[in-house]
Amino acid sequence: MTLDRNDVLREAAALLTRRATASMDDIAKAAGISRATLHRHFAGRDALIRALEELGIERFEAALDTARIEEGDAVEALRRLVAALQPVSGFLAFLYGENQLFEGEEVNAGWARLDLRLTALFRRGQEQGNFRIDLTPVWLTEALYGLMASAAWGVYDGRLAAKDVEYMVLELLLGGALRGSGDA
Amino acid sequence: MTLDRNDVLREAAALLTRRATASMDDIAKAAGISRATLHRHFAGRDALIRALEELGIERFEAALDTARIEEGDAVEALRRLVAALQPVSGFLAFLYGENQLFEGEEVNAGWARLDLRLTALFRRGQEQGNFRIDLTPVWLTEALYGLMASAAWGVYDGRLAAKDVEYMVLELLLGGALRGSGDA
DNA sequence: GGGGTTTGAGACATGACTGTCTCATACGAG
DNA sequence: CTCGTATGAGACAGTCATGTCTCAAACCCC
Repeated sequence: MTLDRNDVLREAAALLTRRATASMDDIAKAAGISRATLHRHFAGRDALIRALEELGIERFEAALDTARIEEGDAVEALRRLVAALQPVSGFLAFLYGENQLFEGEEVNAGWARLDLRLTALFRRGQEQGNFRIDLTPVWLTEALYGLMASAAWGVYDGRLAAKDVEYMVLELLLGGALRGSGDA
Repeated sequence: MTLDRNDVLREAAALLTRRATASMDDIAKAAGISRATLHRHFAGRDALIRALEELGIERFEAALDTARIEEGDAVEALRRLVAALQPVSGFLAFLYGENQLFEGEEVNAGWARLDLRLTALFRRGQEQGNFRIDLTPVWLTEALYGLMASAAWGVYDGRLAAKDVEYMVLELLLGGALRGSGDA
C-alpha cells in the first residue's frame, strides 16, 4: 500500500495535466496520501514540479531509445518514435503546456537534449531525401510536440479516440491533409 | 491616454500568454493602469478571463469571416484562413493553452461554433476530393489549433521566425513532412 | 475657472495555499 | 509481542492575491 515516490509523481502528473493550478492538498488527495507525506517526499511545490519534469524527460528519452531513432531510415524511425511515445503522450502534453508557463528561468538541459535528438532525426531524414527541406528540422520538432499534445488533449476530453491517435499524428505529420502520394 | 477596455484586454492577453499565473496587479501594471481601475473594468479575475475568451473568439471568428472559409475551394479557403489567423496567433495560443486548464465548467458556446465552422471546412474539402478522408475533420481541426499554437510559442521564444510561420503551418498541415507531391 | 468624473495610491479584511510542526496511530521487522 | 519507523490528521504562522473601500489628485467638458 505504501506508495513509491514515482507512484506519487504519476498521480500528480495525471492531476496536473487536467488542472495545472491544483494545490498541494489536491495533489496529495489525488495520490491517496496526506499532505504531510507529500511534503516528506518533495521539499515543496517547486521540487515536485522539477521532479515531474525530470521524470517526463526521462520517459521521453527512454522512448527515443526504444524507438532507436538514430538508426536506419528516418521515416521508419519516426514511425517507431510516435508509437513509443504513445504511452507517455498525456505526460508529454502536460510538460509541453507547463513549459510555456515558466518565465525564462533556467532553460532545462534535458529539454535541450531532447530537442537536439529530434532535430537531428529530421535533419537526417532530409539528408536521406525523405523529408522536405523547405520545412526546418526545428519546426518539424515543434510540430511533433504540438500534434502529440493536441491529440492527447483531444483524447482527454473525448473528441478523439485513443486508439486513433498514433495513426492520426503520424499520418498528418508525414503526409499532410491533402490527398496525394502521402496517403495509402 | 485613457485606455479603452479592449486595450486593457490586449495587454492582459499579451502578458498572460507568457505567464498564465500573473496576478491582477501584474496585469494592471502591464496595462499601465492601477489595480483599482482594472477592477473597475472587470469585476474580478474570472470576469477578465471570460472577457478575454470572448474577445479571442470574436477575433477568431472575424478571421474566419475575412478568409471567407465557406466559399470556393476548401484548400484555398484554408490558405486564406491561416493567413488571416496570423495576427491573432499569439492570442489563439493563449486561449488554446488556457482552455486545457478549465475543469469541465460550462463548455463555451463560442468555441463550439468555431469548431463547427472549421470541421465543416475540412469536411467540405474531403467532399471536394482535396482532403484525405482517413483523417477526420475533428482531428484536422485539432491539428490546426495545435500547429498554430506551437508555431506561436516557437516564435515567442525565438526558435522560429515570425515571417516563416504562415508558410510552415500551412505547408505542414497540407502536405506533411514527406517529400512528394505535397511540396512545390 | 468650476464641477463632475475618472484615476492612482494605498489601507484593509479576507481567503487560500504553503511549509513546518506535533502527536497519536498504524505498520513492519525482528 | 515490541520497538523503530512511516503515516495521517490537524494546528499554526507566514505569505500572497483578491476584492472592497477611501481619499486626494488629475482630468475633461462646459
